[in-house]
Amino acid sequence: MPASDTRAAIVEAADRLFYETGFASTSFADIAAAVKLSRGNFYYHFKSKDEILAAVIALRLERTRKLLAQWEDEGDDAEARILSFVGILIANRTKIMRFGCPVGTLCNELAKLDHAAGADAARLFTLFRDWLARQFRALGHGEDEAARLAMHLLARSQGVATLASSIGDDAFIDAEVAEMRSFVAIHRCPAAHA
Amino acid sequence: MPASDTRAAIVEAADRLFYETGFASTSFADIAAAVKLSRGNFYYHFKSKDEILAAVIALRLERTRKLLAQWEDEGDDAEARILSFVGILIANRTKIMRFGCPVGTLCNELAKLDHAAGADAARLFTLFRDWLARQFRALGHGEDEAARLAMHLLARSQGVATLASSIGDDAFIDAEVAEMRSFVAIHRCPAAHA
DNA sequence: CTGGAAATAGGACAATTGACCTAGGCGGTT
DNA sequence: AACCGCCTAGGTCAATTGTCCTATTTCCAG
Repeated sequence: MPASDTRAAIVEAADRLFYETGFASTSFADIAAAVKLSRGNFYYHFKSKDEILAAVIALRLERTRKLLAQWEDEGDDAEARILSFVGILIANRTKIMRFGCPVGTLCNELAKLDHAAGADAARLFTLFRDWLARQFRALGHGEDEAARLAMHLLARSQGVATLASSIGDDAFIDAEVAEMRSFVAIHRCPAAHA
Repeated sequence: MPASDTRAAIVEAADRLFYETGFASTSFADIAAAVKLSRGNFYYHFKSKDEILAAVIALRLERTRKLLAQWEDEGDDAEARILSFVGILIANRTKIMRFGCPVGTLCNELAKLDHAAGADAARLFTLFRDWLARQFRALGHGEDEAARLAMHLLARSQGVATLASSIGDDAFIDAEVAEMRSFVAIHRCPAAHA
């Protein structure tokens, strides 16, 4: 197997394990077992655990960018695009109820570890924030208001993910998503709200 | 020093360390150093790390109950009491911006570790939820609606805490708290919203 | 005082951690 | 066939983990 494939497989496995069991609690041995490689072999591809973390964050950033670009293409209008974002909670509900939001939980963990990569992980958030702000501006909102609405929607989805994984309640997610959708509908036209 | 005092000091230090550096990343040695006790001495008071965790959760549950009872006494009416809850985000803003919400981050971590105490930690959430629901009922809302509003407010405060610790932004917290306050005002009277 | 329980200190223990090295195998080029 | 560079396996290393034991000290009751 060419090195690039092995490397990709390692990052893929680390990505999943970091999400499902946390960064600190995932050991070299765990990732090695998941990829069915010897532990020592890791040193050839990654010199340290932090290097794997950086690769995982880079992967997530790249995928997030692609996802947002895809929504940009698919969505008929800005409102539909924003609803694509809200829809993640439904599409990923099973994993979210078990492990929370991949972005939020990673940022939380790195913040507590005082890890240098915490700032990079937070860029995952700002990616969503900036994208959402762009959509709200497309709906006619001013720059400041669009930024506020973006942060607000981001915060609400984070709250839903956290509570869903703590108090597992299916109906709760549905209810919150419904409210977020009507929130988007209300803010479709800037004139509609004071 | 009587055992009860030492025990309390240990739980106190563990409570702080679990919050600031996470449960998994906090070692026996860390807690021992914080309380200035020998590592070995711990075994006299706590037979395992899980036992310390259980004690920390019990302490937090007790303190939360007391806090809610206090708000119940102080608050002139149900609306003022709910606003006391919203005010935590302002009162604890410094720590929240660094370490997130103590409840949310602990629940997240325990969920990923698949730790048995996860259910106990989640009771911290249900404590707030049930209390908030009671307040909304006092405002005249029906049982289901009050429960929904409680979960909604809880989720929003969680979202604010997560984003605040990831993307440190002072103005964001203020803006979200202001919106939550007006949310409470709007729901003061059940007739006010459809 | 003094005896004994309560409390503490300091270390030992196996297991696991991240980090690191070296010997070898595989595949293609010459 | 001989070679060489990319890739891999397995093992070593010190440090740290949670757990556990045994001396020693502290303190109060008699």
